[in-house]
Amino acid sequence: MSAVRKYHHGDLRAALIEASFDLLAEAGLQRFSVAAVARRLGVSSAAPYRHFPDRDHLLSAISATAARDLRAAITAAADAAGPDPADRLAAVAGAYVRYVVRTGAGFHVIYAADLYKIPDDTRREQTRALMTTLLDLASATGSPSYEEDVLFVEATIAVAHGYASLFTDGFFARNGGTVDAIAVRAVQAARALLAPSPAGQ
Amino acid sequence: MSAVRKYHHGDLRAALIEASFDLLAEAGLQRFSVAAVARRLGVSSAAPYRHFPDRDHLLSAISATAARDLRAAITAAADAAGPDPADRLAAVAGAYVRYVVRTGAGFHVIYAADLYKIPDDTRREQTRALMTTLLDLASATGSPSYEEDVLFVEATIAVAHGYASLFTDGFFARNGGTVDAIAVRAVQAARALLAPSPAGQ
DNA sequence: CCACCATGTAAGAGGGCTATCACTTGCTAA
DNA sequence: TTAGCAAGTGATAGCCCTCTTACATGGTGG
Repeated sequence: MSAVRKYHHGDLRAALIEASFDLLAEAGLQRFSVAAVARRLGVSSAAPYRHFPDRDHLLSAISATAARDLRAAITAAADAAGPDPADRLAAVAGAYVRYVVRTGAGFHVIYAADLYKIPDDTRREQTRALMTTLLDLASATGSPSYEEDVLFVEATIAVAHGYASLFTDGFFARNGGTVDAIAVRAVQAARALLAPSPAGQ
Repeated sequence: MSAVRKYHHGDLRAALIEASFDLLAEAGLQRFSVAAVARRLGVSSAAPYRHFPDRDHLLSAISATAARDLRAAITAAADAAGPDPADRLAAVAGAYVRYVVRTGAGFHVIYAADLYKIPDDTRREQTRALMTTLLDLASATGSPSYEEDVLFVEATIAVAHGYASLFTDGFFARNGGTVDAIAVRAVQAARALLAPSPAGQ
């Protein structure tokens, strides 16, 4: 029952997913490999295949976990942002930036094109729940239609993903930008997006 | 002198860069490889190494070309946008989205972290010129300081890069979003960013 | 108690990529 | 005309990756 076992790991499946986030945060999706995750855990490179039939199924599980955790982070950030619906939606951008910088698993991982082929009910459920949460936050701003909600969500995620990508690419490294500073800027930008005509309504 | 030569290619160096953009647009930086570019041109996998000492030097040349072309596209878009400085800066987002979707070479390629190691005066000059152009467009909006210009540029690029990334990741595929539609949304979002308090000034 | 089975390992096939090396081709300058 | 050089080629070493196969281990239910 100890956390570290000799031969039988205990819960290698969960450990693989967790280690995958570390690898993604450090090396990015570009250098992600099943072998590297196994190496990081000190198990053989064949071990992961006892839990996932192939690389894409591991990525699918990572996507599901990321969608669940990101959704939790977003919900928490929105609640911490106060009652104003626009503030709550803008807070999503901050939560997104922090989550992506910490885990390396943004929308490019969660909604990776290759995953559509893979039937994984857990992932589909989690990604759908994430999107529903986002749309609910958008809807609360009093937008006139579902289509408008979608546009709000897209814009918020776009600005957040842009800031997160530029950060992980080292674009702000020279200017001494910290994660927190970038997250704040992302929130401010998202907030500005949601106030196109503050004089009107 | 014909465009297609048998043994000696004519200008393989330029052809490699051009083919690299096609590959980047189709497969992304993730699946980019020197071997694949050579294959695409029908030359041996050793041929590129006659023109670039290694993979990173090819990527550096790609970065330089992308910076030059993106800068041209941005300048043209700004000029087409009319006299309003905010409109001109917002137009950058549209040009960026279109360029990245067409070539696959956005800021993640132009300012890729690994390239800092490589001394390539052409690239450094082109990337600096690109940044200067962006900062000039930001400065023209009447922002109070250089630091503010930087923030405007970052925000504009972030939203554009976010939209472009989501598009190339296939995120809009389901909603039937075309490049043009996404580019327009990116411009609208960027424009909204630049009008935080239209009542004030 | 012990047989079974989930879960690990070692070894390796098969494939792609980077980069090098010796060799070949053919343009060009003297 | 021809020597020399720039720019190709084929072959290959070396690396890492994905995934498979046969075998090892040890927890657990009967």
